[in-house]
Amino acid sequence: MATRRTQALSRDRIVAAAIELLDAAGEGGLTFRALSERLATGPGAIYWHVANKEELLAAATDGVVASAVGAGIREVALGLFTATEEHPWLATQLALQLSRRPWGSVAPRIFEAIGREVEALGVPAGSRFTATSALVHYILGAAGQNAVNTRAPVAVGDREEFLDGVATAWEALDPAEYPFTRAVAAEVRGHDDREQFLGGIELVLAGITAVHGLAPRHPGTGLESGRGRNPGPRRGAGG
Amino acid sequence: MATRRTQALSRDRIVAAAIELLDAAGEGGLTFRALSERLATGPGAIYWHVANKEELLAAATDGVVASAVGAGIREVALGLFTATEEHPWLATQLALQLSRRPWGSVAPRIFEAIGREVEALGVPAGSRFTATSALVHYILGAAGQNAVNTRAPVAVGDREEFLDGVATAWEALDPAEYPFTRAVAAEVRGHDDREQFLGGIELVLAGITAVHGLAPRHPGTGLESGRGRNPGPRRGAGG
DNA sequence: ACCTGAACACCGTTCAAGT
DNA sequence: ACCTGAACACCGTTCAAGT
Repeated sequence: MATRRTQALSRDRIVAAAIELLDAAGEGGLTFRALSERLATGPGAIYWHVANKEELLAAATDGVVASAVGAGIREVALGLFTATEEHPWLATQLALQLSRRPWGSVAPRIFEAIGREVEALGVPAGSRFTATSALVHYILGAAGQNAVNTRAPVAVGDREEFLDGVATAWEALDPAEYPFTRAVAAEVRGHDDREQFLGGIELVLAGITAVHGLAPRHPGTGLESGRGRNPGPRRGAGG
Repeated sequence: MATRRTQALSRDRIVAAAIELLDAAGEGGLTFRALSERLATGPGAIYWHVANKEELLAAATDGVVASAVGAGIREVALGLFTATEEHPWLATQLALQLSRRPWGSVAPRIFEAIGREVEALGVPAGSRFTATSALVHYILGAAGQNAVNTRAPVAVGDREEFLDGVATAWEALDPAEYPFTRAVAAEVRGHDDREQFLGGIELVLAGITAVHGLAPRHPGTGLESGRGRNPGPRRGAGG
């Protein structure tokens, strides 16, 4: 596994190695010493290609996001969701990069993909920013929750154990103070993260279409369709 | 304000000092050495009351959240939002605590307040977990975005400058690849974070009521002034 | 231009020793 | 029980010196 120094050092090779280290050992596993050992060089050499650790983490995050994000809104969302499963450290970094470096390439990439879909949905121009932001915020918040443990990669069994631990802790809460949380605690145990995540997306989309009197689009993602009330004033779906 | 050692060390005093350090100098400002200096003791003494830095950050986060969270859904959301303005480090910590320590007291506190409101809204029992999670995820994602810079406290002028920088960066993006992001870039500049945040909450709530065929509830919280009572009538879709 | 690796100024955490 | 503070095993980052 020790890489031979057949190639010269490059930013791309450094970022790739950083992603490998993060995947293998979590955020704590990425150090300049471990990185330089893996690249068969000294810690100082990395600084020729990368300004500092913050930039390195930004580049690693962007690298994963770039290859994970698809075209439509559900592809973007699911892509990010799946990516946080494969790279548990990504969730924290997503939140960090988006809030600390919105001028970077991660934020526009996500924003653009979601925004186009919002536009295609027929949301009027003046409301697109708010609607897109709401979706992006939901996706980021949910992706963040999806990261079970950013210290180390998690096996499937660990995940079940983790959820069981959460459910048990919630069930042990004070009944007087936490009636609701106790009531839903059992649902934590077996719930499907992906399904719940997609359900949330449909909820936000339903809100966007309802508020603007648009015809709800339904992708057939397994969520029961909202029947009943007709949502507000009709307005041409637009061209 | 160097604290004289009039009182004995205690967990509460340590956590309070940690919050002060975080507020004053951001996440980087909280070190056991700086903390022990402020408390007029040695770094080792802190470990008698607190297991490690992770637990200290969890306690600091919980302390702020506990005093920020109100009763209703909009009080909870606005409370968290305002708290992240006053304590910029909180946004990152919220995301971290919720994803890494959902068995802690931060997660149930937020979950409970939102969940009760979802219940009161008339959402059927089987859908409450999903609806509550969607709201919590949105709130956390949005609160995370609200943290402009977790390194140091931000003045009002800095915030405008920051938003202007983001807008400028977005306007400089490739027109072929980022048409949507470029189109909304100008809106970044002057936008009201709080208004946009509350608008997102209404969007998600509208989705929840629409999907379940419930009558949308009127918010009753003024969007323009955070603390003022007596909201004006809202535009948009009505029943 | 690119890389080396020792050195600097820090960290979180521990622990024998004190009161 | 509670506190002290030196010591340990690390960090990210720098920089004179090499190629």
